[in-house]
Amino acid sequence: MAISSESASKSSPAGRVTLDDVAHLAQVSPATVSRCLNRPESVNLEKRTRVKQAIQALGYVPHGAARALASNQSRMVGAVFPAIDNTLFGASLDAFQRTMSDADYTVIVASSTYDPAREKQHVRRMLQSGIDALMLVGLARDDEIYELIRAHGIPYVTVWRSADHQPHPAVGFDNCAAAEHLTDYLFSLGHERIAVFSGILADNDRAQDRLAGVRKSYAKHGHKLADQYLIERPFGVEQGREMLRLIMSQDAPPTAIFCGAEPLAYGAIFEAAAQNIAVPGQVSIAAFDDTWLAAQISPKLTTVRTPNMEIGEEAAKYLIATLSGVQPPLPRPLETDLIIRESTGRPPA
Amino acid sequence: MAISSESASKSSPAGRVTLDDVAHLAQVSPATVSRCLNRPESVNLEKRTRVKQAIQALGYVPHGAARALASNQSRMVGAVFPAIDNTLFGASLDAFQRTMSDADYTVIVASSTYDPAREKQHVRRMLQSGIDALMLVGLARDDEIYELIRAHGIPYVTVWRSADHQPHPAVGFDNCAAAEHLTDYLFSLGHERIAVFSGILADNDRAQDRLAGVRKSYAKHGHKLADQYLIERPFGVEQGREMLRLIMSQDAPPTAIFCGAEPLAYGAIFEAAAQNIAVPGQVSIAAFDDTWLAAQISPKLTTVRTPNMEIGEEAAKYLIATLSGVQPPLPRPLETDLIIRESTGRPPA
DNA sequence: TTTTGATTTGAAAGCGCTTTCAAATGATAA
DNA sequence: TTATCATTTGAAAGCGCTTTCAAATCAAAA
Repeated sequence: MAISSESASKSSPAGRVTLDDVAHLAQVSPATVSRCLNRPESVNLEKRTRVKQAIQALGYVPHGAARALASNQSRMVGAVFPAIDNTLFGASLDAFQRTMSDADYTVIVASSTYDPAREKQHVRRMLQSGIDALMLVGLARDDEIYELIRAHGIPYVTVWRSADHQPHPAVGFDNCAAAEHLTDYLFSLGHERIAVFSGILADNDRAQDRLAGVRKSYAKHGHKLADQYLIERPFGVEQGREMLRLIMSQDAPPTAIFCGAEPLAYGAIFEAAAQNIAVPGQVSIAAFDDTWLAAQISPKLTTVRTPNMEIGEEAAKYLIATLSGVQPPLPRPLETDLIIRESTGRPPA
Repeated sequence: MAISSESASKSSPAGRVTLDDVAHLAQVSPATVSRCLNRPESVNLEKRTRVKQAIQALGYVPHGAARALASNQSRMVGAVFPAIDNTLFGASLDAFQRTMSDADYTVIVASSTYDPAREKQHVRRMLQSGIDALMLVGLARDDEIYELIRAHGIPYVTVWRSADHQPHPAVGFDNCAAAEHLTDYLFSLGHERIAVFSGILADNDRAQDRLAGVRKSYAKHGHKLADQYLIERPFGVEQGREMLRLIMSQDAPPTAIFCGAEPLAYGAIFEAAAQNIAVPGQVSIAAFDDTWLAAQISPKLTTVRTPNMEIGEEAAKYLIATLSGVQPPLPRPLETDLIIRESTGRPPA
């Protein structure tokens, strides 16, 4: 029969400090406190300061779930990336998060590991969590996901791929054109046997776009990408090394390699060094992304600079604008730059 | 005077599908539907299936905020990292997120950019969002933050640093011992002039620990770290390059360099190559983290492997266990490994 | 058959806020 | 001074769920 001190007096309850407590202390109604939180300018200055002080004094922290329930918005936004453990998406996520944070939004993040099923699952969970908006990488996915999102009536944006005639708002760049441009450059150097190191193409529209760009350039120059010049592996340095071994041991090895992502190129360069294959003397190597390593490695990597941070930031801005009632113009495709460094040159004679 | 179709009939409301709708369709009470969601085994099989079908049929998605409000738990956890755009923390975040996701938790993430004020702000916001648990990097921070967290009564865990006699649960490793060990190794090679490239020490207890470890080793060998051998810069490759330039142009340049983080080491190695300084011939370089590049770069980097993914995973597991009522043992310090590669050797004669 | 205890169920009371609505107040014009 | 309108305020009704509590049901024991 221990005596519990549970039943605290009404005037100073033991548990959480509520908005009502603040109202009490400040001698105003709960409604007024709420207004101070949401539209301070609509409250008389004197009361506003009283409330502010009461909040300070009590160390009041608003209850997010209660606010979300009552107001039907959570100030949380979701972002699902294929991966978050690399510089590429990391930079984007970082910018996205920072921009959102500055606008007083909190971000929920998840990585799909390039698996559509996981992505759908994450979207589901985020929707349940009550996110106000959502960011997704790429456009190609089950329509069911888009319907789910629409059913919840929240704005969303896809990134990393621009979409001229697409049904979905997109912040990104033209992967196909950029890839075509890079391949054109390789052709202009005199290469005709250009191999492609690609990430897994299934469920990755960015990778597909890039491959399409290469093909377009090939066609333009009256050639065709030979099957044995296309290798597909998960993104990774080791995979890049393996691909180089594979491709260079062919009967007619390529004189240039187009890498769909930078880790593949690093692997290729490292492996080339290990095998004493001169880059670009014997084989040129070019890639996508312009990560910090590109300009440091030897030979310095020729690569397409993609606007990773800008994507995160612009996507966030677009969502924020939409959420605040402005209907922002669909973001224009972002710029990419072909940065020519040392890893590409004329084909061997 | 347009006729609005707003006032929908009760039986099929226009808006959101609620638990009550499901209850109606399944011919049970809302309470039963709720039980199906939370403790299905407590509901008669027949009704349970009826409810399940109704949920399917209506495409019902529970309202997270409402659940959170009523049940006082949100199934969301927070994680604040100093940065999320690099492989190091990225790997940790990824593992954390995956583990949490498997336990049906959603993760809110933010990066403090090594700024205590931002960190506090993020913690505040997350607490408001109603997180059930929190992960923080390192132990050293304003007590106010810890009090805030305690006031909310949620479990938390600090990471990246083990804490024997610390007042806070920690998942990490002994930075000091690992650094001491690495420095010992350098001494054992015959080095006596060992410089330290450190990240900014203020507000970074991991960096401080590592420096302490170096000092300990110095002392043990009867020497003392000279002031001009300690350089402090933000983490980054460019900074590493700059530091190398600085340190090697001194009157008595060091014969070995201890880098508190890998980007610094990469910068040093790249710059050494640019300046024709032999590594390890003229100067040995060693670092912390064992990121994917360490084994690829030339010379291959001698480095301390830190358990980045394990940290994320273990931290998540600890939190999950705590949340489910189990009081898990405080995690033991994780292991680090000194991985000796090519960038270290005997000092020049 | 009745009794007992365990299991399953529903009614109803919130969780902590926002927001509508009408009342009160203040400022301005008549 | 009174009438008019804009501004500030508070009372109260939810938001969509969980959870307590007591009633109903069921199975087993008497």
